[in-house]
Amino acid sequence: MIADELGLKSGSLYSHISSKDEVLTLIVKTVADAFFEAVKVASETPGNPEERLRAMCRAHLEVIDRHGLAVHVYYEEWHRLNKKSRSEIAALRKAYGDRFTEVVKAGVTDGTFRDVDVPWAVLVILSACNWAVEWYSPKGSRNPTEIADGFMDVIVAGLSANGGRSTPNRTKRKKAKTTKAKAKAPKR
Amino acid sequence: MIADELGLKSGSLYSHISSKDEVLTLIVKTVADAFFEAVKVASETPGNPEERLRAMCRAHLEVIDRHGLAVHVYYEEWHRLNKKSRSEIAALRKAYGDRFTEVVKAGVTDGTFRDVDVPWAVLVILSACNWAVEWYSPKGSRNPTEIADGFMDVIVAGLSANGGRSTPNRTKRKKAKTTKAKAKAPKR
DNA sequence: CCTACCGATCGGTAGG
DNA sequence: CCTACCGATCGGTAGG
Repeated sequence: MIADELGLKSGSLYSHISSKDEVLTLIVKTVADAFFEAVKVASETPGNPEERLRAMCRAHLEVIDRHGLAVHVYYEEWHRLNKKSRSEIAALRKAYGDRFTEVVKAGVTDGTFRDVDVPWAVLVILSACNWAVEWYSPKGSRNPTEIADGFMDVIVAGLSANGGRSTPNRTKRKKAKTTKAKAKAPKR
Repeated sequence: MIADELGLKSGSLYSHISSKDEVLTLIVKTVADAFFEAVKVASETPGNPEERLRAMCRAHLEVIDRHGLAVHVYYEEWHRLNKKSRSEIAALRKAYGDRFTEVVKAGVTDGTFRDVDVPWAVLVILSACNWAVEWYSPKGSRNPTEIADGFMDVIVAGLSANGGRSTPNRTKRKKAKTTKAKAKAPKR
């Protein structure tokens, strides 16, 4: 397919690349870098934690918007890379999540956010951002900014009519938590 | 691989199946049905909308827990089915989302939830549930109930320390929304 | 359920 | 960058 698109015979590709694997690795690393850099920049913009989270979410969606098919390759194929490349990607993904964790923590510290469970909050935000790859299209009716705000409006304010503090069944449920309760947060 | 696992020669598989595609279709449809049925049952359990949402989220995670590899096949391959099968799956996915929409709407109506933007709220919940397939393991430290509650604790209460009502930058941002503002909600 | 085989495609190479 | 080729694998079939 690539050769066709370039107007070459398939064998001729190998005067430009050394293996198919090399190309896959390049695509995945490029996208992983793009995600990390975009979110890093966004996390350093001025503003309160909520505004910074919105900017990070928007940055994530802009990468999806701009990198098109390569983003799908990233999500579907990264776990098929060789061990060394895979651990490089894993490190980037961790650093990526850490940026979100820092900002949520900053919000809890400065009182913008309530005393939320930070790992779960980060996971919910990242899930919304990551899942977008499954349905987002540049031709869709909403741009990255609108989507980021749609997500964050829900996540910041929550569903509850009373701010989520003192829901009747809340304490009851908490007591039922015994097994595996002190669980560590998942990476993504 | 399948033949090896069964102790057969690969050609012998074709006395049991008619094509590879048939098997793929069967796997995808089985999982799609499992998701729909599990969430349907959960959505019909007694309780207030918040409790029902928790039950639906838990049901989703239990399907991921029990169907293992088949769930990954479902997520990665469903869009490669033929047109007819694909539209069957699309219908199930829509019905699946509609269940969540109904329950969130019920919560807004009965006053449990604030006047949240329902499509965005549903998308955030479904994103968390769906993305779980990327990191969940039955060997992990948290079971489906704990995960569902982890998600829902965040989404119900939100991040904001003041319930998300009257954040200073909120009205400012709303005014900036002009292009594509009356967008329809994405399916997933 | 096996043996034996099919055409197609895959990633890749030699030699020009 | 092409021609011409490699061995391996794929989904699948005939005939027993």
